[in-house]
Amino acid sequence: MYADVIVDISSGQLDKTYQYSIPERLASQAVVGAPVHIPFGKSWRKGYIVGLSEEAKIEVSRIRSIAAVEKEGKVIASQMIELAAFIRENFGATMNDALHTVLPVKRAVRPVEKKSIRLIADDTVLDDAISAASKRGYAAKERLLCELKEKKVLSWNTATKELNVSAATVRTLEKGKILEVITETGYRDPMAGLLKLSKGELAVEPHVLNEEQKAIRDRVVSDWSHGDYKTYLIHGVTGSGKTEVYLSIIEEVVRAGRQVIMLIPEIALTYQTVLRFYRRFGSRVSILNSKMSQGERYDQSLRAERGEIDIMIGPRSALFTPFQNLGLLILDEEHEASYKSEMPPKYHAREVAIARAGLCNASVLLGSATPSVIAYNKAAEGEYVLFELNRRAVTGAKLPKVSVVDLRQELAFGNRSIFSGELSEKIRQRLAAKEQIMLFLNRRGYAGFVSCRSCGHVMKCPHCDISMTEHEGGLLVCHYCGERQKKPETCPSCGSKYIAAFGTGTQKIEELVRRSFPSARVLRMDADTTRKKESYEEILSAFSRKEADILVGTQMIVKGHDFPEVTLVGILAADLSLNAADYCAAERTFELLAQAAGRAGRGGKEGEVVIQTYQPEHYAIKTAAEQNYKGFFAREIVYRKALGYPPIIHVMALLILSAKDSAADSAAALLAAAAERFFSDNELLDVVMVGPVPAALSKANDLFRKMVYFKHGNYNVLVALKNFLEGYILYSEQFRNVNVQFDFNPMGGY
DNA sequence: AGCACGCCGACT
DNA sequence: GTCGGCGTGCTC
Repeated sequence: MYADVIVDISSGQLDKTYQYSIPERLASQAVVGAPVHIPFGKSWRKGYIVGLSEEAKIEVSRIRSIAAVEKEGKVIASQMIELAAFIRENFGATMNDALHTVLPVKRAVRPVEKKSIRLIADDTVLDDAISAASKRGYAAKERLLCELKEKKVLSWNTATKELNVSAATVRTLEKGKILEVITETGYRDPMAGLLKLSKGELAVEPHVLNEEQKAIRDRVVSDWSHGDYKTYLIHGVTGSGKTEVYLSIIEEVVRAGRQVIMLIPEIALTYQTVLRFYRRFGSRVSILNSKMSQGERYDQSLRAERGEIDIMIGPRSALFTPFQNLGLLILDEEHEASYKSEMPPKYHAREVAIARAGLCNASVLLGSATPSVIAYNKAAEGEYVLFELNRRAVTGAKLPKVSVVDLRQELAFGNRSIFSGELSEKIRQRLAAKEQIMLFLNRRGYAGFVSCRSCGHVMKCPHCDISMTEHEGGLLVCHYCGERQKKPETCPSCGSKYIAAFGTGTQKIEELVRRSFPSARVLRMDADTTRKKESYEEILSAFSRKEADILVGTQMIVKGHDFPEVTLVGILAADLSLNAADYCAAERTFELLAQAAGRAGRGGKEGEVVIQTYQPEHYAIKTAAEQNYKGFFAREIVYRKALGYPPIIHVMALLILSAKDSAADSAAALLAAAAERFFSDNELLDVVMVGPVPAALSKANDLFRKMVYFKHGNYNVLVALKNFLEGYILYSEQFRNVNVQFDFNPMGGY
């Protein structure tokens, strides 16, 4: 018997299987998915068994044998290996990278130990010991014994920290058979931190579905229980109660003994969301997120594998939770860009979720108030089942009233401030009425770029071809690589002292709000104020407890949060995202505006939204103001069709990275030429190639970036081209110091 | 000649 | 990823 092994080295040249013989003693452990220890060349390596075969593919004498099956490593379920192969094929990566993506955690971590001390001696022995200790002046011993007499059991921490007793003292008493030390291994519990905030909030809320919601649940559950596993898209206006629908469907799936993965954008994984699930499903729910330690993550996947939990909530990576009997996958806020991986393999969680569902007979539920154009188009074409939720779930809650302010006119009237007359007036009204306000600006930092008014020099990051953003205290920050420097007093190029920042960021808005509305209590939420593990929670819960009147923030404040007291949402500059140079700009703008607007009036009180823009006539802004998704989709799909963009035409982007500009250029040119040859050899004359061109961000982290784009209506043609180019890169010598990454249907610009 | 260094290729 | 082989070029 031979094992096909992928060596754990992420290099294109090693992206193939190697055959190893399986020694008799390892026959039972050497299963598909097992991590193995193997001799490779002159060194020892880790690898994964991805297949087994009877016959040798090379000379038998050259085959070496597996030294050991790694005890600590986890066997990757063979389904997960299939999923890795799917990712490798459809999104472009080495098999090793794909395996690392589906792997639950990299390595086993020592389980947490909870030590406690228990009294075992009876009262007479104990009293003797206490008086003996007291007589000899053993203060620590006496403290511990007295405490034990009262409590019988103490946690290790109270004993050693609070009572200040050393481990040596405890050990003597243990030897004297007065007490025993108990060691329990437990799990790290990521819910504990969140839930201790929630005293008294665990009351079960009534969950009644309205007619629209019930119809969806009944259809999905009925299909599901008949073994008809499909993909569904729920398009529900903001506040229409999609989560309640998910919960009711999850209940049925869990009742049938199967498990559920619920994906959410990282940003929406809040205490509120978790609490809602916890109320319904108790400790059978767990969460994963990027701020958890490796140990916490390992424990959660272990619990999932052992069937100790039914529901896993988390961002993209939770997709790979090793449930044994997965029955349902949910992608909430399906349109979110965070479902697309930014690192190779640049996979989309929607497609991988559907692939995983196919492997284990599960249904997929996609939900959004503003579905991605790709998903909505698939639903319109019948590939997904489409549901619509048109009403807000809270009785009396209506969609907000939206007004669009033309900033060009404000300027004409001499208002040069960031707040239009209408917005200032409404802020004042809401403050007077003691209601809450959210102000949204899609740019963090204090100001925008910094440039010299005399020579035009722009302060750029030394590692990236991007202008630096001014932050508080005259600090310049590169939002790409995080480089920081002090803002210069004079222009480094011409020496002029007229160097200043243009534009406005959230930090400056916060300052301006405080100045214009001195009575208001203001909170700010952006990447700069949410660095710490718990800071999202702190800001959001402070706001929901009404400890502030105004929340200023970047896009992270508009995503999925539910603040019933917010009655005014101000979008300060709707154009910022509209002018990005990629085909998703209008879609992203619509999304942001519609989602931001959706934050207003979620409780009983009516909400209002003010959108400030320089392009009030743009269809993305107009339809967002009307909360008219279908109107937007109808316009956008025409544009995509006319210009040949997804979902009508598929795009494969090649990102070529190198420390040397010339090496990147020549590699890009070679790839373009190779692709042309591939087209003519295969009579594929309808593939459109754009480039090579320098990327919009032409240098980042000291690497030069070039792009080549390919467009075709058939995804598989692009996959075939990818496979060809992967082979070409491998065999051509010009790619030694060049990194080539594939990205199918990219969601943003480069 | 002897050695340091860098590039290349092989690894089952 | 890592090691050894081999060619280049510098030094004694």
